[in-house]
Amino acid sequence: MSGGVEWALHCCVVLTSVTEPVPAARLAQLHAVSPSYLAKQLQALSRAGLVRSVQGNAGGYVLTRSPELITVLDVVEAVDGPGPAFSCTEIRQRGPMAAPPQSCTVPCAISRAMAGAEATWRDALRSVSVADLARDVESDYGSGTLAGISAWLGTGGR
Amino acid sequence: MSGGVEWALHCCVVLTSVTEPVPAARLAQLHAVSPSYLAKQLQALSRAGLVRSVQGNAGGYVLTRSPELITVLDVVEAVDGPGPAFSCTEIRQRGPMAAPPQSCTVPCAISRAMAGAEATWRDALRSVSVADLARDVESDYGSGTLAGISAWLGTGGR
DNA sequence: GACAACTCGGACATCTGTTGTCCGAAACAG
DNA sequence: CTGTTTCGGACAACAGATGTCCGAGTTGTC
Repeated sequence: MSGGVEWALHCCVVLTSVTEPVPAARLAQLHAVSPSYLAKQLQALSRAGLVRSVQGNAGGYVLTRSPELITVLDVVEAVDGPGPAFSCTEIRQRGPMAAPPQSCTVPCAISRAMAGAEATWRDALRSVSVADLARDVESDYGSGTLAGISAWLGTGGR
Repeated sequence: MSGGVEWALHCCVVLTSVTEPVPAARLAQLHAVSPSYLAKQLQALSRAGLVRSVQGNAGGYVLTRSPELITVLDVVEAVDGPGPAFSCTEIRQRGPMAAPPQSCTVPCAISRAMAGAEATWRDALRSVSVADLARDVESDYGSGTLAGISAWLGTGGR
């Protein structure tokens, strides 16, 4: 699992509380991470259509839709790629005791088990929205936390 | 996700049907994969205590316990490592707006969401045993499939 | 009891994917 | 129109996975 997923999720939560575009460099400052690498993750979010990038003098990133409509799975797939983590090599069709192709109309039992597990994983991530995360943050660190971060981002909290 | 997991699972299913030790080289022949690399995966299974290795002239690998008691999760953790795929970097405690340590007694919301999803994934893998996989194989390719493979392994099916 | 053959086990290269960095293209504000 | 600020994709460095090899140990045989 790519470590950039964590950064992207934190950025999405932060972007919940702002209405003005926020540059990638500012987000990197806030989290004390590499600005160049964070930019790459934000590009992935932009490509996936989760955030909208505006260029120019007062540019930056903004969420494209309501945080309620952005799931954690969306972010994970945008950054880590949509493909399943487990890929079946179909080794049942190889070797001296290979299964005949006409018997391989459905995925093999091992592939089914792994795919089923990944499906539950995806369902769990799909059931949590970025808005839920933001709500939990407020609950964990006190109401007004995100408002404070938003203020820091807007003003020159350098 | 390591691709060797697939190999290890296939080997465990095959080992279901044998009582004599099977060398790694023979298993590699059966699946038409690299013998040296498969040996590494089997070593991991041995280290985890899922299979027992016997050396010497008629040596090889055997399951240490009934296939009913070996879950898919056991194999995945043995080969891929037990650690969670997502590791929280605690970036909430970094940067100018860092959360105070006394507020960080519990994992952050993002970490909780990811951990919960992984927990469901693990539960799904834990609910499937190697015996279940063997049963599915018999159901998919006809009863007696594993017996045929066992015979090929035992006799010099070269 | 000694020998020989066969097996596993860990140490050694190679290679793809992630991590990290940089500069050019585009766009907004003045 | 120009300068500044921003994103976007192309370019290296590193790590883990992939693949390979030979030595230590054990078993069966003579």
